[in-house]
Order: sequence, then C-alpha cells, then structure tokens
Amino acid sequence: MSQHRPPGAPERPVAVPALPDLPEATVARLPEYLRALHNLAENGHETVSSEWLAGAAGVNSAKLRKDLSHLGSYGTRGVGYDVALLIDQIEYVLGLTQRRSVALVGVGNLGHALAGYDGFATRGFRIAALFDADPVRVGEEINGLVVRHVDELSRVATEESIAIGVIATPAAAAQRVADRLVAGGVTSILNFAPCVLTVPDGVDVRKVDLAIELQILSFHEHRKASRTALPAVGEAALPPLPGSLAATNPQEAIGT
Amino acid sequence: MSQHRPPGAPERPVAVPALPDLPEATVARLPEYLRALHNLAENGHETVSSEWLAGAAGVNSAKLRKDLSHLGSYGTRGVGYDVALLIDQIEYVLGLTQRRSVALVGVGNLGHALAGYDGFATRGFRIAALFDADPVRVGEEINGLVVRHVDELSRVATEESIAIGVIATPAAAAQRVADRLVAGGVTSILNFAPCVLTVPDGVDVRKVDLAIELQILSFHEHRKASRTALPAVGEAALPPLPGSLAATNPQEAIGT
DNA sequence: CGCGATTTGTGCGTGTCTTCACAAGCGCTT
DNA sequence: AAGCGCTTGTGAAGACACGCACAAATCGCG
Ligand SMILES: NC(=O)c1ccc[n+]([C@@H]2O[C@H](COP(=O)([O-])OP(=O)(O)OC[C@H]3O[C@@H](n4cnc5c(N)ncnc54)[C@H](O)[C@@H]3O)[C@@H](O)[C@H]2O)c1
Ligand SMILES: NC(=O)c1ccc[n+]([C@@H]2O[C@H](COP(=O)([O-])OP(=O)(O)OC[C@H]3O[C@@H](n4cnc5c(N)ncnc54)[C@H](O)[C@@H]3O)[C@@H](O)[C@H]2O)c1
Repeated sequence: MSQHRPPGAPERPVAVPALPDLPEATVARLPEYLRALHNLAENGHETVSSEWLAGAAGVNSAKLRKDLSHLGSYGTRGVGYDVALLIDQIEYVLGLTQRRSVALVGVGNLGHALAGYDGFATRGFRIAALFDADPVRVGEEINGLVVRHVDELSRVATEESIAIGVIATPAAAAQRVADRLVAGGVTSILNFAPCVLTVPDGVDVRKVDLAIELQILSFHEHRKASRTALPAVGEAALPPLPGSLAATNPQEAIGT
Repeated sequence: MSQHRPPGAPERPVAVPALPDLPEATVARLPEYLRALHNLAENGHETVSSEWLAGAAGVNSAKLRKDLSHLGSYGTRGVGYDVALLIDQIEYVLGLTQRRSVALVGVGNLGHALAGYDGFATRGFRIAALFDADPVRVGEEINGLVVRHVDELSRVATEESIAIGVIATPAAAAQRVADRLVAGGVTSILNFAPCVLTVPDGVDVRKVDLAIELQILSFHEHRKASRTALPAVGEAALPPLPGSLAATNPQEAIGT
C-alpha cells in the first residue's frame, strides 16, 4: 500500500527529523501511547517510565521503547520520558498539530452516533460536513451542521480541504461514495461499510467492521470450547467434517 | 493472550480436523472471505477461483490459498473452490454454526446504533440483552428488548449464556463493566471505549477505536504531504523539532 | 486415451515484527 | 568524585507473515 516511491524523493537520508519511516505496527500503537500520556498529564505526572507507559497501553515495555526510539524521541536513562515532550513529539509525527477536517457520509443509524461523538474534536479532528442521499435527511441539522446532499460531496470536499472521509452508508453505496471522495481530493478514507473499496494508489483506506470483530471473537470462543470439552461429546467439536463430504447438511440447527 | 496451555490438552496432535491452529492473521481474514462467498452464493455462483475470491476480499491470491489450506479445505485443482462447501467450512471453523448471544452494555449514542444494527443477526449473532446504568434508560425498549440495569449484568450473563459482551459505555466505566462481564462468565469482549481493559487469562478482548483509526490516517496524510512538499520551505518538514520546543505552529498549507 | 489448459497447494526466500538481554547513560547519594 | 541503582536504547535471535513461482492435480476435448 505504501510501497510506491514517487520519483520526487530520491532516497535522500535527511538528517533532520523530517518524518522517520515508521513501521506500520508502530504507527498503529502511537495513538494508544498518546492517550495514556494525556491521562498522565491530566493527573499531573511529568515523567513516566517505559514500564509504566507500556502497562497503560497494554504492550511489552521493550516494544514501547523501540517504538519511541524510532521517532528519535529521547527519554532520559535512569529517569524515563518527559510526558509533555513525548505528547508533542507523537502529536507532531501523527500530524495532529493541524486539525484535520472530516467529512461524514451517510447520516443514518451509525452516522448519527458518529456525528454526535465528541471524540472527534477532543482528538484533533473536526467534522466539517455531513452528507446523505436521502432527501428526507438532507437539510436536517445535527450538532450545528446541516446535512448536505451527496451530490455536493466532491465539490465541498475540495472547497473545504477535507482530509479524511468517513463512510457510514450501506455497503451497496460505499464504492460510489468513495469514488466521489477521491474525486474531491480526499486521500484518506475510514470505511464502516462491510465491503472492500477500490481506490487509486496514494489513497489510504482503513476499515472498521463490527461483524468481523465478532467473528474473530467467535473463533476463539469456539476454540476455547473445543479445548475444554474434548472429553465430552457436547459442543460441535466432534462432527469430523469429512472434508470431501457434500456441502449440504449443516444440521447444527441455525434458525435464521 | 492465547499462549496458555491448559493442562487438560497435552499437545495431542489430533488427527481429526477438530480445530486447526490457525495463524491469527488468517483468522482475521476468514470473515472477509466469508462475506465475499455469501455474495457469490446469492448471485448463483457455485464455484470460485482463488484469484477471483482474493480480488473480492482485497488480498493476494496466494495468501488466500494458504489461508484456506490451513483449515484443510480442499478446492479442486483446475476448477476452484465450491462456494457452498467453503462457506460451511469457514462458518464451522469460526464457530458460527451456533448462534452466539451478545450482551450490549451502554445504550447511549453508539449503543443505540449498535442495538438497531441488523448486521448482528445476519452474521450469526443475537443480541440477547441490553444494559445501562442510567435509570432513565433502564426500562426503555429497543428493538423488542428491554434495557436492564447493569447491576443485573453478571446474573443475566450467566443465565442467558452470554458468549460475547460489547462495551459501549464511557471509558471511565468500561473496566467495571468488563469485570462484571467476566464475573458473569463471559470470555469474549468487544470494547468500543477508548481504554485498555485488564482481564484474566482466557478472556479475549478486541478493541475498536475510532480515534485511533483516524490518527493512523492522519499520520499517512502527514507523510504524503511532507513527501510532495519537500522542495518548498512550506509544510512542517523543516522545523527541526528541537526536542524541547513547543509543538505549536500548525502553519501547514494543504494544497489538496 | 492422451494432452493441454487451468488452478490448487506449498516450499522457500524475504521482510517485518516481537522479545530478550544487556551495555551505556543518568542522577542521586555518600 | 566515585559508586550504585535505575532506566533507556538497541543488537541479535526467534517467530510470524507475505508472496513468488512451480509442481501436482483435475477437467474437458479431440
Ligand atoms: N448501525 C450500526 O451500528 C453499524 C455498525 C457497524 C457497521 N455498520 C455499517 O454502517 C453502515 C451504515 O449503517 P446504518 O445502520 O447507519 O445504516 P442506515 O441505513 O441507518 O444509514 C445509512 C444512511 O446512508 C444513507 N445513504 C444511502 N445511500 C447513500 C449514498 N449513496 N450516499 C450517501 N448516503 C447514502 C441513507 O440515506 C442512510 O441515511 C452500514 O454499511 C452498516 O453495515 C452499522
Ligand atoms: N458515539 C460514537 O460515535 C462513538 C464512536 C466511537 C467510540 N465511542 C465510544 O463509545 C462509548 C460510548 O459512546 P457514546 O457516544 O454512546 O456515549 P453516551 O454517553 O451517549 O453513552 C454512554 C452510555 O453508557 C451508559 N453508562 C454509563 N456508565 C455505565 C455503566 N457503569 N454501566 C452501564 N452503562 C453505563 C450511559 O448511561 C450512557 O447511556 C464511549 O466510550 C465512546 O468513547 C463512541
């Protein structure tokens, strides 16, 4: 996804801490550290050890130190990290020093909840526009914002310099919406619809899918159950699932 | 997280395809395959090639084949995979052959959206109970379910054999709720609150955090911007971030 | 019945991520 | 000023994941 090297940046090992090439895994953890740090700051702590911070973020302390070392941040040996400094560094690297504008598309069940969520504002984002296709919803005012028609999406996205688009429409409409976002110059999309989006190179898509999370949990449930229930015949662990047998007959009684 | 080996199952390489030890990465992709397969089935397709299915799921075809090979599923060389058979196999492995009961705790902004979401039912889950702490909300009926008081959580969870708990309360209450879920025998938790939960061994927690997703996107936005704006002096690529300096000065100019 | 077209299953090289373990650095105390 | 305890930063090894490329298997057709 981020493998392309635009010929404009010919591999110059810039010495200044412009933007280090962080491992994706590290990037995904930085926000967690950031939240823990904010909690610490609110409670008046000025320094924190890697051990403590790692605990608060739920990770191994060596991993945390390596993560932080990647962004060149210097803690002090024997003491720990300066909380305020670390917050500034992480926020800088994550690009949170400028408040990014978010467009929310699809003001239905989920969209309403998102529109009313204060977690946007408190974490460096600003909902700049709401869109929907339903004429009934267009014009509705939510949290001081008027819902606009999705036909205006591309134009408004350009005008308002929307940085991130959030898709909360049914899956059937998601690709169309994504296309419009891209047409409006949006290069980052957060997709709540259960479908795979196709976007040009250079556009990042992240997906949040409740059902997938539940199914992953279900797998572990299933495995736990089959472990503890090995001796007994209960649970669905024994049906040998002969592999070559016909596909029919999942006789385990789903209602649906 | 799943490192513990309960002494009941002493490493016996069971020959029957009880439950293969799937790599986590594979488990996370299976639900995606499953959805693509359901789409195919609805459209009347009976077989599908790895290439096609991989495209629909947005992954490499070799990866898909390896994933499927892990669960012992057999496609037919020269033909592809039997759609219906594959659906059954994946659903079996994910433990979706039995409908799992879900308890939703915190019926606020987000909780309402979740409670009204039909994606639960269509993907093998059943919302069995709703809980909240606010006396105003307790007693409210949503989608045929009456909101109960969170004090009943542990008891009801046990009685109704709740398999998965979904936490949609403010972060401050999440740990307490998690404790009650665990007390009620729940061993899988999906947490929407922005905080780290501490749970006993054997309990799985997955977290969905909107703000983290946005911040990851923000990072990539930032990096894209700094790449294209290298020649100029604009953008925040040059300020050497002296380490002790404040983080102000968001004077960046997105050119879109 | 054999052959070519097609597609699966997988061995293997490569890269990324994680974790351990420890030297180097820092500050406090004596 | 030297010693000591504590914590960071990182080398190295292992675990995991990815994707290429190809042999093996199957089908359809002549
Ligand atoms: N409700 C939830 O809790 C929940 C949870 C997880 C995922 N999701 C997913 O989020 C999406 C939205 O869910 P929901 O429950 O809010 O559905 P919803 O039907 O309540 O809302 C969808 C909204 O999108 C609008 N819409 C439809 N087509 C559009 C288009 N082309 N352009 C702009 N807007 C359009 C509709 O008018 C409607 O207002 C779905 O894909 C759903 O699967 C929902
Ligand atoms: N609203 C969103 O779109 C959104 C998006 C992402 C994450 N979240 C997170 O989801 C959580 C809920 O968000 P929300 O917007 O629905 O908040 P909300 O305040 O609207 O709802 C929270 C609900 O939890 C209930 N509650 C409080 N303490 C409780 C307890 N101890 N036991 C049971 N219930 C309790 C409250 O009565 C309220 O009904 C928050 O942690 C929030 O950060 C929300």
